[in-house]
Amino acid sequence: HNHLFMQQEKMTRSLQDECEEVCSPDQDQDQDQDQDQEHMEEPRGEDEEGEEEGEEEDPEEEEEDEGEDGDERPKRRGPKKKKMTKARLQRFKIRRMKANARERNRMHGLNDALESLRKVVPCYSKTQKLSKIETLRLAKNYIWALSEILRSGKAPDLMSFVQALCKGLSQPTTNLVAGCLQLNPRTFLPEQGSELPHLAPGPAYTGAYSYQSPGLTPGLPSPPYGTMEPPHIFHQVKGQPYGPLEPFLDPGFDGPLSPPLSVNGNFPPSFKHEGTDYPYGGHYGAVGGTLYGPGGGANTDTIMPFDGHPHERIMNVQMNAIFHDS
DNA sequence: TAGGCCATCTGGTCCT
DNA sequence: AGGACCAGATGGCCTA
Repeated sequence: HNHLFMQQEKMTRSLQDECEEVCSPDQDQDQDQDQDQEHMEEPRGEDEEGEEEGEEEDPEEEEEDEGEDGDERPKRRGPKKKKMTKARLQRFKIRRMKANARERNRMHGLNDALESLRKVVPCYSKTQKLSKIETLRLAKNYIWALSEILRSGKAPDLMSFVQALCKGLSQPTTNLVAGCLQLNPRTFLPEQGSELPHLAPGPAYTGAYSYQSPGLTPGLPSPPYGTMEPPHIFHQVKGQPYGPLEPFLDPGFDGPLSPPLSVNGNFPPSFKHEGTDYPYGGHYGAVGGTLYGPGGGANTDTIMPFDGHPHERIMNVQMNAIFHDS
């Protein structure tokens, strides 16, 4: 990509140089002479150029513009089409290339931002990057899950938390998230078409597979899906019914695994939970490496903790605090 | 080979 | 007027 980029930059530069030659004052006169020599159609929308350079209108077009000769032909609407001289064509190309370069930069910026988002959502793998759409979905789920925690002030059990994170995500992404969180997805996601998981009491739960905004589900309260309006962010007061994530906040449910969860899925070494010694060292690998589905899935060895940024470590601490303080 | 994902180009529209 | 933003089109790469 770098090579390609360099090539494009080079082309842009050389074309710009060419243009400077073409557009120099004395060249402009040549350009008017060119007009009769070589006519090309200017791409649409390129109608206003040339006027300031004193180029004359194409007589044919003037005729068309007037249209007062009783001709039944409907007057053509929209910008007049101008003929392209060589110089115009060159300038058009330059403009196009400049616009392309800007657009490329813009997209690179967007991708950079997406990459930083990838690093702060709950799982990050250098080798198995989340797609753009999955990154956005996971981020949305993550924000909502965290806001639920803040709203309720209670720590969720791990399984339901993961369920919430995986809502609407593809199978590979679910694998990745599960890998990060040291869970086999089979333990918290139902088979397609099967019953909802036993840990999901209450009518509000909508299941974990099909991507559906619970806010649009009839009879359900509106969790913060869909919009970012304040009522969605702070949408409920204590004592009122919970949304679809109610099971994840259900204090009665004691999931089989509830180690202190950190944002990046890094558990402290030798964490003890209910007498169980979890082998959470600095690296993953507790669940056999491969998750979800027969013969396939994410290799948890490839999943990297994101420990590079200070704010992530702070988040880590905060999340650990949340899961400890229950 | 089909489908998913991605980068890039392009023209249109809106904004400053 | 020029730049930002957007969506459609296209082609490449990868994987099941």
